Amino acid sequence: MPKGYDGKESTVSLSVIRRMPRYYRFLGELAKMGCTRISSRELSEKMGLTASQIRQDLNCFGGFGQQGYGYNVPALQDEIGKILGLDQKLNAILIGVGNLGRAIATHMDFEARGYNLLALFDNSPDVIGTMVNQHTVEDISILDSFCRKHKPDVAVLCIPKEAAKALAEQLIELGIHGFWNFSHYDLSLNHEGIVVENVHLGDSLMTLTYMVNKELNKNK
Amino acid sequence: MPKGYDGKESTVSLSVIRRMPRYYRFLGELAKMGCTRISSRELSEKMGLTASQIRQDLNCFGGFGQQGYGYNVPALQDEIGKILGLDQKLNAILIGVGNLGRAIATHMDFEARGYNLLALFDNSPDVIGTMVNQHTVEDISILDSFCRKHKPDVAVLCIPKEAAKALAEQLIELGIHGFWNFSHYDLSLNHEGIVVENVHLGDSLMTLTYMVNKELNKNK
DNA sequence: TAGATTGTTAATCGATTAACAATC
DNA sequence: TAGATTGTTAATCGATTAACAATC
Repeated sequence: MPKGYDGKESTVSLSVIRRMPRYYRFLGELAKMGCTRISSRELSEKMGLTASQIRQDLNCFGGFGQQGYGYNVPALQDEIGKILGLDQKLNAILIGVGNLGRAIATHMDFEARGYNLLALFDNSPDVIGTMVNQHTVEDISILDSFCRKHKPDVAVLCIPKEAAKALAEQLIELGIHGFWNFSHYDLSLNHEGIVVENVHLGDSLMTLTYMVNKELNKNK
Repeated sequence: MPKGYDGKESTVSLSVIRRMPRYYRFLGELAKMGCTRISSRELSEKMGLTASQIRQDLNCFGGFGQQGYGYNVPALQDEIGKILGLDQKLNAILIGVGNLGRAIATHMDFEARGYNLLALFDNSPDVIGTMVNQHTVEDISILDSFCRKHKPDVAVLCIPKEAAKALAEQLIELGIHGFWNFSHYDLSLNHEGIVVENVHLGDSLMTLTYMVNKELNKNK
């Protein structure tokens, strides 16, 4: 029996968790190409990590392989999907339908990642009422009543950083317990059981700035 | 003298590098609020990490503080900006002006992060010639001549994953040595001196899926 | 069975934290 | 000077890698 699979006392490290979606992705690609079987060594070569790490990572959740054979590709992908909870379908709302919010609402396959995207909200009359990817953009003023009625689990925040903290507090009151935060602000709420994934695209770009400049300085 | 400041033999770990933009951001906020002086302990409380780590991180690049005093906020921010190379202004192009590309071209302050955004490219007649944030979208067919003329350093890839690998190879031939990659594909090019920052928003969202589901399972 | 490859324990490596002497 | 806080070394912790017995 996989130890800690029930998700109760299990404490799988964040480093491991963050690799799971990548495994899922690679296994999906392999499955699509008709690959049904893979060893940790083969997968490690494709993904640029060690076979040891793959086996360690997977064994945090259970023994999905078979000695002498390797791993069944579609079965393993499916297991990882279940571990991540892609089958449960959390309810999500997105707030802030500017360029980024629109891009995410349009681009991102929420379904495939364990969500039903229920609604989009904005506060600008220019945007409210317009259609974005099957959804009519709602007025932020109905947020309270909407949340009480539909009980979303997760909010995607595509709003300016000034508005982020107050809105997050409001949303927590309304029962939201997960944030995918694109506002240029570190949400780190001191509320028990609230989960935040901060996406800082600016920080990512600045990391690249450093790395490229370092390369350039090397050759001069 | 800061050791390894010349960027030659210095090998500052990626974990440290990735924290630098966040320091830069927090220091900027503090400076904006008129704060001129801060100790590692105060900063650690604001940022949610240890004072030790802050001092260790900064001392990878030099001794920017003063015993008994702490750090000068604007001066330190400035130093970190220089470390990251925000003052050098790399030339960048963006390829793929779909929703995401448009959001990034419009949203992201490239100037503030060490870039001149030179041009946007797309292959769709619907988009070519339209204006996006001061730039006319160019036809991808002129990419070669454009690159030979303007010698961009970095390409922002907002294209479907199918196109990513081939385009990246082409861009390397054209002298690009850094990629900010949003295509749903792990660019890991075996070329010497090519730097890639992969942004996988889907992976980020799936990590949140796991974390929220884990919280939900806890309380049942 | 023999060969292959896992699951798992042990060893190594790196990153974080603690401690404290140096010094402003 | 005394107090505060850095820079830096040492200790701890966690994550990755290596090794190998279990087993398909």
